[in-house]
Amino acid sequence: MKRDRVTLTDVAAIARVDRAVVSRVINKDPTLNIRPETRERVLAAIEQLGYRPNVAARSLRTSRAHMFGLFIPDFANPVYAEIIKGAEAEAADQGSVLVTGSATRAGLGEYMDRLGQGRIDGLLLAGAPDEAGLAGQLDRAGIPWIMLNHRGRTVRRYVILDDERAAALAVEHLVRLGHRRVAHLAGPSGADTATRRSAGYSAAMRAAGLPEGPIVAAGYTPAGGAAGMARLLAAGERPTAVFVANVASAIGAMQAVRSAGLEIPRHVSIVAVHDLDLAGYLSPALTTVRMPLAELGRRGVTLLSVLKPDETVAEVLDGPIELIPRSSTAPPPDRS
Amino acid sequence: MKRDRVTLTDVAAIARVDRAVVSRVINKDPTLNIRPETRERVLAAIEQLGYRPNVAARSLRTSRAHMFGLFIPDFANPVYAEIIKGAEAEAADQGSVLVTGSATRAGLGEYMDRLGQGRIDGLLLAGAPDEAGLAGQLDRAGIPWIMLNHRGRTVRRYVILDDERAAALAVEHLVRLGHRRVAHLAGPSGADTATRRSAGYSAAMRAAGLPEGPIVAAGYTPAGGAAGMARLLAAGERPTAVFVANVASAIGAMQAVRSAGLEIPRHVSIVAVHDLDLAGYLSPALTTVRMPLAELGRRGVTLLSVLKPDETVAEVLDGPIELIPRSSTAPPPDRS
DNA sequence: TTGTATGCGTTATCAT
DNA sequence: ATGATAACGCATACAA
Repeated sequence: MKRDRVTLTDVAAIARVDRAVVSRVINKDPTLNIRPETRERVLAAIEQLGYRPNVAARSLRTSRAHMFGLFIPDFANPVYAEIIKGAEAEAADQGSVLVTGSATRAGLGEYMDRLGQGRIDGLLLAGAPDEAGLAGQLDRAGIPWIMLNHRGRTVRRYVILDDERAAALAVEHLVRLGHRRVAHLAGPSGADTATRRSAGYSAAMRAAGLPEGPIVAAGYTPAGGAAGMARLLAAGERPTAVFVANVASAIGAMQAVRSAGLEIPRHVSIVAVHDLDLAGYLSPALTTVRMPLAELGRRGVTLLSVLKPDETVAEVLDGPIELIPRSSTAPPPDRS
Repeated sequence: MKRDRVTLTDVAAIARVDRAVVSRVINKDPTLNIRPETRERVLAAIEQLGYRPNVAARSLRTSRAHMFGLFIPDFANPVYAEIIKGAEAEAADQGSVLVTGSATRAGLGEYMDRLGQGRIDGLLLAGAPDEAGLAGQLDRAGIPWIMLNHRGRTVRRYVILDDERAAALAVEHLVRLGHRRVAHLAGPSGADTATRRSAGYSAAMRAAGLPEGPIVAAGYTPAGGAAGMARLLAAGERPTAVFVANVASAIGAMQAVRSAGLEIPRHVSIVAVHDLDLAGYLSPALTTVRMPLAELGRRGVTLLSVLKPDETVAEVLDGPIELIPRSSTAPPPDRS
């Protein structure tokens, strides 16, 4: 078993050629004019030795890492799993690899330190990392970066999803079923996605000629959803349907409905954003709006590799958004 | 804004010192005898320029990447999310970073090609990648590797969890509640974890002096769990409790119970392996056995960095395993 | 059609 | 207590 790693020089020796030739064969240099026979010898030698280029040397020479970074808040959140999948696929298409880090352990700053200089060609920031001094730090390091699913307050370097349209789809679904009192459990007031979903809700209600039902801030957690739904149910005129800002919150909301002795969807219909696997496993199965999360990740990597250093980007991803009807929505109880 | 990246030479120039000195200061070379005043100058220069070592150059020189790889089947599976968290934390403790790849897009072979040579110091293999020629390929590349949660058929290079004990905990919980007819929905016959959980079930039943209830292979999917549970319920003497090999399968099993017009836990108790967040959101909330998944990831990285090249490892991780009681288990219906 | 020379940024050995 | 130098493996401009 070969212990020493094989280098270009080894391959060149076996192929009776210079290292430069091997290098140009590997990199498919179009200006290389080589006779087929020689190329064969090179390829054979590569195969025989099982040669694979040393990325450190290559990267040092070309100052390209062929690696993209993706920083997320938490691996356990299935929303990010989808984004990762897309980003990984696009990176692979470019012959690059994706290194993902999470804020579970420490902040972005410490992560960047561990990464060092020159390890990645660009960084995707999903969720909402602490923005303070972020742009500066990354720019000083000369690393292209883009925020995913979150608009920066100061910098225009992001791609987001069309949350307004997603919210509209949800509301329209409820309206089509006959609901007229549609309430909204909103996400955390700080979150950019939450703001956009709420805006979409309001716009859709207006478009349908309906009065905005109560809007209650519920956060993105089951506990928040439960508390929010409890308030909604205690209100004077109980809504017959609720648009919830995300699935986690909807889970809590559903529990609150049950606790109140009511049934879903018989007394209250519920629809939430993001079509996670989990949604299908709840009982009743949760009606959701599917967002192109994988496409978001994919687009991020693409932009990273085509963007000029100082170019800005403020893009609303144009991907398929669709309503996935399940068992948590139905026509309202007729009490007329 | 500085555009050119700053190198050791720049720092040395500002500090009026040689590059070698800066390097040794950074790496805390104990043999370096430097006067405090000089060290201060160096540190100040580093700070002033915002210098960060170039990993490519360093890695080329030292042939250490300060990066570990983790290959998993799918990011969407929360089990791997936990493993990733642990592995990332341990890597961080070592000043390294973790690059995770998934089989979503392609196999391990193609992933290794994209990784190239010298990018990682070691590779963790979670789940069960195609084992054919795997060991050979990695060994030839000189990359230390370890399988996580899966015993290799031929090679002894793995760390697994104590699935037998987990199964025993689950069964003991049911027996303590008074159940005597405890069935088992097993995982896929090929999966190593499934085998161990089944063995644990059998041993625990024997230890309790109870006859092995029916054992049905159900796979690790909701569909499999539903089908398996349907068979269990159709059998002559219906079990009062079922130990299910994983949560996904349990979800299907729960649906099958409801479809049969029965209630959980009134007619059938259910307990499954792995305490995923999801378990708490089901209704009824699922009783589970928590396994130290994060510890598994952490241990993997540790072993990777201490193992000698040709050393083998066959370890059952000694971490906390505990039963998390929720609402899916209760005493059996008394029909005596 | 193929070979030569140089430098990427760092670490480590040896001088001074 | 600090400086000079070589080498890691590769890509590329240029020479032959």
